[in-house]
Amino acid sequence: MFIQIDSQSSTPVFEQIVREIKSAVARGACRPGDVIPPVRQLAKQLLVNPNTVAKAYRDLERDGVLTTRRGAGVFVALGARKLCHDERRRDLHSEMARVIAEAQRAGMSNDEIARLIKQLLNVDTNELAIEQ
Amino acid sequence: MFIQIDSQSSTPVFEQIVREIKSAVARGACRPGDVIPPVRQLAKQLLVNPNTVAKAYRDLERDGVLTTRRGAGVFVALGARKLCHDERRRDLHSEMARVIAEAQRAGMSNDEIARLIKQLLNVDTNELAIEQ
Amino acid sequence: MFIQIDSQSSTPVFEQIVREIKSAVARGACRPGDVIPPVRQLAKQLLVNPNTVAKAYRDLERDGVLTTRRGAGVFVALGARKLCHDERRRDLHSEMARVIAEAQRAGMSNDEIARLIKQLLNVDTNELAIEQ
Amino acid sequence: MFIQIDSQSSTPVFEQIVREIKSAVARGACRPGDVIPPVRQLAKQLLVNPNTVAKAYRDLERDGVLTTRRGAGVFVALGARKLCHDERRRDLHSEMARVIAEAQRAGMSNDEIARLIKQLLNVDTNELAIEQ
DNA sequence: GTGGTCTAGACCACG
DNA sequence: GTGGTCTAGACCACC
Repeated sequence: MFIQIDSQSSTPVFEQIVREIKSAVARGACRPGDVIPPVRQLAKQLLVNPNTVAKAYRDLERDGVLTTRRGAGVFVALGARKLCHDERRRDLHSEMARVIAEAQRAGMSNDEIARLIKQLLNVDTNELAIEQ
Repeated sequence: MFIQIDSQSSTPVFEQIVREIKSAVARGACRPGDVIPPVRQLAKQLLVNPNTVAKAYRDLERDGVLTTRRGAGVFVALGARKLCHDERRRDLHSEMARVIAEAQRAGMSNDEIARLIKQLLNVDTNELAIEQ
Repeated sequence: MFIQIDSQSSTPVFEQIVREIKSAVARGACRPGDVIPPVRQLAKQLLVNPNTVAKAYRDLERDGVLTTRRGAGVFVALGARKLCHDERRRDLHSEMARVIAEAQRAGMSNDEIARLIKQLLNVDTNELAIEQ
Repeated sequence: MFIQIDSQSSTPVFEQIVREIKSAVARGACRPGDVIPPVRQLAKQLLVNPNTVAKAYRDLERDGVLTTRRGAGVFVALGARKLCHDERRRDLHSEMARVIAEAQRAGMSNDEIARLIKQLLNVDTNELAIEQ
């Protein structure tokens, strides 16, 4: 379970944890039925207050991503995979729409936007290639 | 000077004011040397406490967008246009890069991303066409 | 953290706090990573409204001297030492240049200025010697 | 009567006017008995509110630098030359002492300070030479 | 009239 | 507990 937290970011730590776990489930790094690290252990690992991790787990349970079995631990819920996958698609879609609308409002033509995106796609691909 | 504030939004009111004014300067609605509405007047107009507007103006002054002439009022600074314009470009660029990186991390291929973007561009164009 | 505030001074209290903290960082009394007293505590200590201290901290954060970790407190930023040190040198330099330019404009020869400075250096040294 | 005003400066405009006139009297550019430009004329020349100039003249009259003869205008007072000259010397002296004390408090040795001053004296001399 | 500073006190999110 | 935001209202300097 590799989770990256940026304590400087303006998005709350508990929200970062929620996102990271949802992302891990969405891409199959955590499968339904898998055990999730206990609150205290993850808190220690991330150098974060246990209450923060607990709040993240609570939110994830409310969203149906995790289930707690008393005495046994916290597990990835059964329908979680599809849930997270769909949610991420939805989020991506709306975020892209928002950014594009912003660019258009700022006066960029569709051609400019397309060109910029193409450029970014290549850059990112190269960076990924280097990382491999 | 038309400024829209959403008091329900989670982003602070004073930040919304900052953004709106930067946006107005970036698109040329306010030109360097122009007077900005006095703190109390804008506060009354937005149904907001004067201190909140003052905080926004203070931030804008620190960013070099506004300059205050004591007793006379607040004015758009000389280099403000370029400043705001560049900042907006930079923000747009980094936001796009972030969204694209997220999409790639989620397993979307470059082709899928490009197709989605093309689709969104058309949608937005049509919406704009309808609005006209 | 010893901070002296002169509530009679014409320079605003929050600016005095900013200066004092920058000075403490510059001379190494506060090191990067150190905790800064909480807003309310320092406010109580200085007999000042918490908002005033908060304003000072806000400015210091914008200047890169402090960083806030939500819910945890305020800390001296990593690059703060060099930042404050350099700024102080720069300020001193420009102030000296200004005073000397004024003296020359007032018709003092370089020799006169040099003699006066030498005299002042000795006076200050003696005063320091007495204090020890 | 050449007066330079910096409307951006943090020192009030009326104070800048006071200083400039005292400086002119101190260096003999205005001699006792000379007429000073009327409030409205100077205000127009400096692109400043007449009230601001009026306040400056009031302060200068209070300090014994100017005298108003009703219907005739404003004049440099008789003892003004010595007054301004002495005051400037006093100000220069105390400012130098303050700057030097600051430098010492910042940890600069007397040698360092002396070297820096020597350097600044040369720079300023050269700059003046270029301007001539 | 203008903005700047400060106080007092409230509410909220975060850890 | 921490800081962040906002309100209400006061006082001041400057123009």
